[in-house]
Amino acid sequence: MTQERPARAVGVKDVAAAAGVSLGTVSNVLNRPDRVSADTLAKVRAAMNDLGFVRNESARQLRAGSSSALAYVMLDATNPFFTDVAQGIEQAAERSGLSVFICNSDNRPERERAYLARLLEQRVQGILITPNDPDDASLAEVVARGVPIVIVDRTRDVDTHCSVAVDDVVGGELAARHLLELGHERIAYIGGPETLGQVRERLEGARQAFASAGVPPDRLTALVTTGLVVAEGRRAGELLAGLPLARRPTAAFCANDMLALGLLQQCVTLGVRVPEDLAIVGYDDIDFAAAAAVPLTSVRQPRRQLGETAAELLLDEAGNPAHQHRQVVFTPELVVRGSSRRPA
Amino acid sequence: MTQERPARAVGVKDVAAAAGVSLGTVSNVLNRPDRVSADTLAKVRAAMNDLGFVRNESARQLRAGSSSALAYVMLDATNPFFTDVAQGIEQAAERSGLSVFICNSDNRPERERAYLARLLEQRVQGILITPNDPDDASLAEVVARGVPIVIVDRTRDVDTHCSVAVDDVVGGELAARHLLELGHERIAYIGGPETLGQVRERLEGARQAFASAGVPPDRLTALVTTGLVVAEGRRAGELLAGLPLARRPTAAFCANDMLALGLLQQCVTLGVRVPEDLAIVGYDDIDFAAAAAVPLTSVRQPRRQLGETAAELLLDEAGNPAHQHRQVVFTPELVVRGSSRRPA
DNA sequence: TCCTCCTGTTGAAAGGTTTCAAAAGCGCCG
DNA sequence: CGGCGCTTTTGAAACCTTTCAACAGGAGGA
Repeated sequence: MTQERPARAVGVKDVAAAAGVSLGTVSNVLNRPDRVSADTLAKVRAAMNDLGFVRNESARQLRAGSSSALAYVMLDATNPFFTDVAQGIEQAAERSGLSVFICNSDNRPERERAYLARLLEQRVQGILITPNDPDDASLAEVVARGVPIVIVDRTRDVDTHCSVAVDDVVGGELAARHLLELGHERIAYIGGPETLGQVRERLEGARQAFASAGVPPDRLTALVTTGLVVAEGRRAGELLAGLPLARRPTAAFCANDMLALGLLQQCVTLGVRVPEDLAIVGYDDIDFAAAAAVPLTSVRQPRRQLGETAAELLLDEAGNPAHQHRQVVFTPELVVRGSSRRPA
Repeated sequence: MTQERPARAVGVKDVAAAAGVSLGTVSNVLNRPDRVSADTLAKVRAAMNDLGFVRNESARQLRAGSSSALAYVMLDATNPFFTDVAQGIEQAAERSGLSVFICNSDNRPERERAYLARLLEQRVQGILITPNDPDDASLAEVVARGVPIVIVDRTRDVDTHCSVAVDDVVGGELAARHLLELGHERIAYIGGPETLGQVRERLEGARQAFASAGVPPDRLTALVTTGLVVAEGRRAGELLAGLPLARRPTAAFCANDMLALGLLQQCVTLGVRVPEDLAIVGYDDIDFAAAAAVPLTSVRQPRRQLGETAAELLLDEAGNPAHQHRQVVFTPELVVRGSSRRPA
């Protein structure tokens, strides 16, 4: 029912004129419809429809100050783990009537910084982020500018912001203990770069499992990759397959499922049998892990809940003056599947 | 180096005062730095840093009219196909200095409409969308409001907007012909709901392959699912496995890889051998297809290029007054892997 | 020396909405 | 019938930036 087209940009002013009321009343219809009489409400709404009025969000925001949007800057959009986290965030935000800008830093710190700058200009209510480096100065600067931030999937013992994470040390321990209990003696840890907290902590957990099982730490070999992606997993597979059998690890623990899937794929290609020749444990338990060449044993994290909790913390910080910063840590869980069944 | 904190909201005015220049000059520093003398430039930039000035995007947009952002409303963020398309879009947008709002309609028309409304309020430069239903009236309304729109991954013979798609009929034909050539006689087509253009067209292609091979069309059974997700693939697997062997299809062509992966997974679970008992062909060739239980034969679409082209068309429409609407159609390609190798 | 041209800079106006104090309208009680 | 309290409506100010016509000042040409 939108007839008027020629006159570019219909504003509240035009609506007010058409409905025969004042600017303020139109604004009330938009923002506090309960304070407007039924008659006027109908009249104004009709005028809006006729004219094809669309509220100008920039002007609203400029005057009102607030933006009714928050943002999630994710690390890697191709990793289903993060898209699941994003879904959790969206769900929580939707409940509060906020929209979410999804940004993908694609593992590049400069893109991350560019997005943060843009989001500040945008005056978002707050920012959820899985940062490349949680110690980066640009994060502190955001907080200093008064925009709440919540770190997703990393912990830091600071009191300038909240964080939500899963205990990676426990996760690493779970995975390594599982492999040790299966009787594996030489285990490879595959992950990198070492600058990533996840990578370090999961390794640390694995080391602890070795220690408490009384296995010499040098039985755990760390294989450093340049990223947590499928291609790097394949590369690791090539490398492992090339080792003489006597020195080749009998099991691999990968820092995430993307790596594990790549490794698995390469093993299948090169004729390395899984789990007979090489047991594999991944991390994240993404949906594709269960559908893999050999269903993947993995460490499951509560992905959606991670996102939901993060969003709730942010909303609390934005709305509740008595807000206290919290570091929420979830506990991961081992899901055993075919890729690490006991060799017959 | 941001010392000033107490005084909420530093504006151009404050910067101008601190630098001892006028408002207009500060604005020039921001928008046309080449017209400002080096001295002044340095002075103003220093003041900005000192004061921790962040340009207010709402005000900029309000005055300037344009928004320097476009949006992609995607159908399903958990499907890697769409995240790859999104990456292509981001790449093209980045080249033009625009940012992209990624929105996920999650297959729900009402969410799609809500996002469209919000994006109109946001005055984005244009909208890229993979719609639930390309004929939905809300799309036409967006166009009527003067916001350019590009349909991604669907075609329509209309001249109100551009579209970018891959020829689904050809894709379906490729897949079915491949299976027929392998000697399969009874083939199941798995996909749904039928309201999706992709689902219908890929089936249509399969039918054409049957026709040109002279195989009776009733050898092709369509199995309708409620969505293109992994869980539905599993359900289909259960169903197929339950059929008496004499009536069970020897091959399945799935409308996308998510379905195919679910189907494959269920087959493995239920002891149906792939490809011996059931050959499987998927669609999209997502990265995980190659890493599946049995590497998946799939129809590959140029995902990133799809996104890039779509973004370019949109930018052309937004910037070029001589713009002509175009319907770009790419041709898909069959990638043969283990899930459909000839039974020995 | 005067005038023109060019580069840099200025300041007021504009953009569409929300806010808020104040006015108007209305029913009801005394 | 006057006055009070309540609901509803009003209109001007404010939000922060960009734009643009006009202006200042200096270099160069006549």
